[in-house]
Amino acid sequence: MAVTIKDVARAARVSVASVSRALNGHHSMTAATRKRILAAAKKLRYTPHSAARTLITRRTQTIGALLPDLHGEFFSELIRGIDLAARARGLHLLVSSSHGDAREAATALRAMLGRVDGLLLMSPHVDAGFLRQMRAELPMVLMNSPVKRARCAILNIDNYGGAFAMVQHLVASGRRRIALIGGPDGNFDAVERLRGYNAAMARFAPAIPTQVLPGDFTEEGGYRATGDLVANKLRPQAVFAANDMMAVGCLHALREAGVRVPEDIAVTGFDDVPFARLISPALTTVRVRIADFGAHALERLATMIEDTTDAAREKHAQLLGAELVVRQSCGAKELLVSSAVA
Amino acid sequence: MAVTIKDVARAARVSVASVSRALNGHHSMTAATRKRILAAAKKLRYTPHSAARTLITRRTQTIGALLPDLHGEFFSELIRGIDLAARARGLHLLVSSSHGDAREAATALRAMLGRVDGLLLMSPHVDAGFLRQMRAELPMVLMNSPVKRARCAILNIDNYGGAFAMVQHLVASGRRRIALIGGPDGNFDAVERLRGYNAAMARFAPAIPTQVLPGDFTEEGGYRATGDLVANKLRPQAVFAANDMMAVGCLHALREAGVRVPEDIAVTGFDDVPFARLISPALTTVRVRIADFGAHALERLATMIEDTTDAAREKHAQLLGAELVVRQSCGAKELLVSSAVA
DNA sequence: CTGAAAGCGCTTACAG
DNA sequence: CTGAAAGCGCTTACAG
Repeated sequence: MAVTIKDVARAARVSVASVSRALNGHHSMTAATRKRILAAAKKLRYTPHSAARTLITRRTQTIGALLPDLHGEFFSELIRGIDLAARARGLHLLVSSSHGDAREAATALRAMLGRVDGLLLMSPHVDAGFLRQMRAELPMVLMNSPVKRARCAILNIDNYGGAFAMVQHLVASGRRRIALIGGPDGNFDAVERLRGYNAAMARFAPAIPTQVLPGDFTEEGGYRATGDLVANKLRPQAVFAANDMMAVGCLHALREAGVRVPEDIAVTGFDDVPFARLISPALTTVRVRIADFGAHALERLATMIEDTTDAAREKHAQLLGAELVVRQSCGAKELLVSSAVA
Repeated sequence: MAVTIKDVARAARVSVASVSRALNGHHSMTAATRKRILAAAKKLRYTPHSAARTLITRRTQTIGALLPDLHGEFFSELIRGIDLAARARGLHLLVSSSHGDAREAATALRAMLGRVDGLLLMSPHVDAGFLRQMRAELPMVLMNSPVKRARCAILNIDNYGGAFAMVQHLVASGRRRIALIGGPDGNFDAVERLRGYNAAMARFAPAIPTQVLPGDFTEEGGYRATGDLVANKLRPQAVFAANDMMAVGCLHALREAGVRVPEDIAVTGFDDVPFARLISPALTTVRVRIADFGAHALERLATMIEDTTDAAREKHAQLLGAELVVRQSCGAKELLVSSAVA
């Protein structure tokens, strides 16, 4: 990192201003000088000092991603998608993950200020109040956030549409009494999936009462909820677990109770985690294209950064599609249906 | 970001030099001035401009992580561990993942130069030649790398010890004819696991010939290898798949062939991916503490950055322990054994 | 087309 | 203990 723009200028016998212009592709210069400068830069293996450039251009060429403490596959896919899209645009990626509470998230966010040109924000702690307090002038994209009408863009997964499609599918394959094992209170994904379930039930099985069991997104929670179901002989024709882990717990409980899946009852999940197709019976579930989700969010942020005017009207919320993945656990023929496309 | 050190100086009626000293905790100043300065900074919500600071201190307070295209759980755990350790030290984390080839990795690395104080490098493309070409003066920690005697620190997972412990366990529980389904050619993890298998067989079952089947770390590969085994009636007492995915394929193939696990044959894996305990029979495997691996690597890098002299003698390779996780698929009683500790 | 100069926001010897 | 000044490496009006 010892070679600076001065060295290049000296080698090419021009001013540093000309070196800067040549390297940044300004056109007002003779082809000969430009060539000489570029050659000198190459020969000296010159790399501009990014801090110096940032200091004057006010651009870091870096975007920040503030992420919650996510479980495996989802998190890695998300970063992969973001990273791919960022690299394609020549942007760097500063990440910060696992924030237990709002204070930690705020600290992490503040630490990023000045180091990034924009922010991808995904955190259960990021709500309207949080954002108001931050009052950062930075372009931001909220991912999977419950916040409405924020001053920044929002990109959500279509949890509602995915759950809706699942219920529709179950009804179409002959199951009308469908119970839902819900997610944790206040969890945005859980709330949206519940909304989708309720809406689809009202639409496709209006005569049937809905049946919602409390859950918490853990295997144990799915096991417990199903145990209650079996004990009370409230046997629905299908159990829709709001995520795959709970569906696994549900399957265990049913096996112990001697209830056959899918003959006696259908079981479905949400997420399509890697093991969903490995367990038996293979799990019917809803898949989210997570890498696309990340890439999409980055594209949107990049657009906001580049074009302030365009960004202004981009501030409505967008949804990213989820698709039904039909396997053995629901007893229907396999097929794959998109719920929506962003 | 509009408020600068000048504004604080003006508000506190001192020079910018004094503001800088107060904020950086220099001691040569009266408590009164310091207090006045700190109060002014707080009131104005002053945050030092990191680029300006970097330009002069030559420190970015950021470390870079160059990672391969990893599968889910491993990658996310790794980043989680790195991020946690980095945050504890007030360091930022710049990540770049999924590099298909050596050229992409080189480009990514070069792009990070000047933006980071040190580098965590984990990539199948990072070999001795690659490093020589880079000749970066940056502190680096190679993670899970086959490179020997590099000028930088190396931190590896104890694949050898884990595989060794697995074979030892199988022999101890009465299985002597143990076949290994290997990983892809040239894969460092695979090579080390094979070494561990060979060494343990030589040690604990010296009279028994080793039996290594080609594999590729995919479920399909495990299925194929096991198919050959069954077709040729070369029935060992145990199959040790070099990763969990292949063990899953192996279990499928055995089920199809009507071979019972663990009664007729033991099956074990490596990695302890989340579904390992969910399939049936639950898989005996080797677990690696991935988050610790990441945190450890970061600590080591931070030490190198802070203390150049100490770093010099830290350059030997270190191993991070793997532990045996015994479940149903090997037919032994459950227990958990550490293979080694870093 | 090209250069001299100012300035981005900081830190740090150097004086006093 | 405190300040004036130089300088980190770049970019960009402003002249010519």
